[in-house]
Amino acid sequence: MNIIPSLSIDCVIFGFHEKKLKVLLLEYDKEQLDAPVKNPDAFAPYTETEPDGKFPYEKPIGLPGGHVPVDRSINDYARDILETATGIKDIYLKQLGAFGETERVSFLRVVSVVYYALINPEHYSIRGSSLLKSLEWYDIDKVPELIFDHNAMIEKALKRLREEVQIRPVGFHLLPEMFTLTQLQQLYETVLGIELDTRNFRKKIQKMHLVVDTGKMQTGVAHRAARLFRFDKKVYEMLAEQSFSFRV
Amino acid sequence: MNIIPSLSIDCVIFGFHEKKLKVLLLEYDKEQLDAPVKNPDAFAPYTETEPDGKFPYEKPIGLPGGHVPVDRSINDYARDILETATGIKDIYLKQLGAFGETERVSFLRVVSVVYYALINPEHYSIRGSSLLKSLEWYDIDKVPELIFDHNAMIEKALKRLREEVQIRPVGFHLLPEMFTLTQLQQLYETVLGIELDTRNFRKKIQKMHLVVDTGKMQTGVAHRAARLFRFDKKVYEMLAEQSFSFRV
DNA sequence: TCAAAAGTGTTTGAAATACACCCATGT
DNA sequence: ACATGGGTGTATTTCAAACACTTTTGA
Repeated sequence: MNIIPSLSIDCVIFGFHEKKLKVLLLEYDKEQLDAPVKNPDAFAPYTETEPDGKFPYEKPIGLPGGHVPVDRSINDYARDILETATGIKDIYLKQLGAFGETERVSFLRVVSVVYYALINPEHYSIRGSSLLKSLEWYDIDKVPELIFDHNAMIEKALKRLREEVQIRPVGFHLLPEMFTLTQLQQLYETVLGIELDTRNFRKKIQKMHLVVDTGKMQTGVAHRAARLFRFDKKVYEMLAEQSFSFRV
Repeated sequence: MNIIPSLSIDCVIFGFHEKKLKVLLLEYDKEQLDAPVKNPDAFAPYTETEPDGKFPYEKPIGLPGGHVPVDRSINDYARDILETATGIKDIYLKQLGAFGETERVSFLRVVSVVYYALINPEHYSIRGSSLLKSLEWYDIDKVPELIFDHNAMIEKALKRLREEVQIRPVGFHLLPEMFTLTQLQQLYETVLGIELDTRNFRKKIQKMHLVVDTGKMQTGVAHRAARLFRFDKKVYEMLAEQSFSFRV
């Protein structure tokens, strides 16, 4: 199976844990660089090398990504990468855009189509498939210098997430199945970088009919247990399509 | 100069004229299909052919586009296409996203990065550079069947424009230098497909300080002449960066 | 009993909506 | 003089913002 040499996919995978927005990064190593040659059907991280065969980074950390096989659509392949990196399916995934500066990869002309994904912290401890051992969550504001233009990709994805979260109720994808209203509020506070008034926030959320009380309560916390909510899939799907104002 | 065979650019160019949203389309013809071979530095419309060298459409109408030269960034090349198609510079241009279904072009695997542009109807009658004779404005709701997945591209661009227009004050790019408030209102009514109350619309617009009275008046109209406004570049630039709510 | 977070209502000001008539211009 | 769109204000309702104390739980 062949890949398209001038086209790659990268995925910005967001998570939310302990009031922090996180991004999943991969430390590439020399063995992995040969992977697509040995196992062309497998997930293929960046494989371009300098003419002398060396990878031009000391400690190459970057977004999970790979070159697009000729027989995979870019959307499908982005999902493949995501599944390989996280080991889970049914992830919220959206295209961010194409990055195509001529020198973005120093030794090869390659355009990268970037996706961003929102994942649920129930899967926080996943470590990806066996192919990818060195996956790690990084605080969004502690991302190190990455390969190529991956820092710019994350910045743009974050900017988009901030916009998206105000237009569509996508924030829920970053929360577990059942969550407290405080968690939801903290999510918005973190993503938007603002503080919200608890009472006003709750009023607004309740009025949207987007969350329903599960009847269950938090357990094992050293303070009053909070109600657990889940979001209403039907209302969500209605609201998710038609862009709507989600000003919190 | 070489092109990247698996990567093309297409531009959805929007215009606004007589209360109608328009899109600029190109009828490709057999001679143009050879153009990049004869003149590789020139604007290169679609050049893929079936194995027998024929183009698989009877009357191939589509978006202006071309294959990316290896030494041009995708953003720069989108701008090249736009300038070739319209003959004007300084156009509002934004990336929409990449289209990458495996079969989107039946005879070749090619991923297209799509841009959308908003142009000012003062340039409405431009007919592009001499290379492109058969450019034509189409009503957005009278677009014929186009080559490849270009209809889907236009649909997606329109959806994005509708969102954009509510978040950023981009609508102004579709108006001439000086415009009446009625024109501005009609623009929003057309793009969003809704009716707006004149008095409320004017109140809201004025309060944004985005338009300033030029002191000039309409002439030659068979009714009371309207004031002409232009939009305030400084305020515009402030508002354009930070996404803001532009609910009209 | 203390610490830590959950949970809850009311008041005030701002913005959104609904709505109808006179004005200026060209034909 | 008439047809066509330009231009304006007020009253009502809805939404956003500000703000403080009591409750529950585990340690």
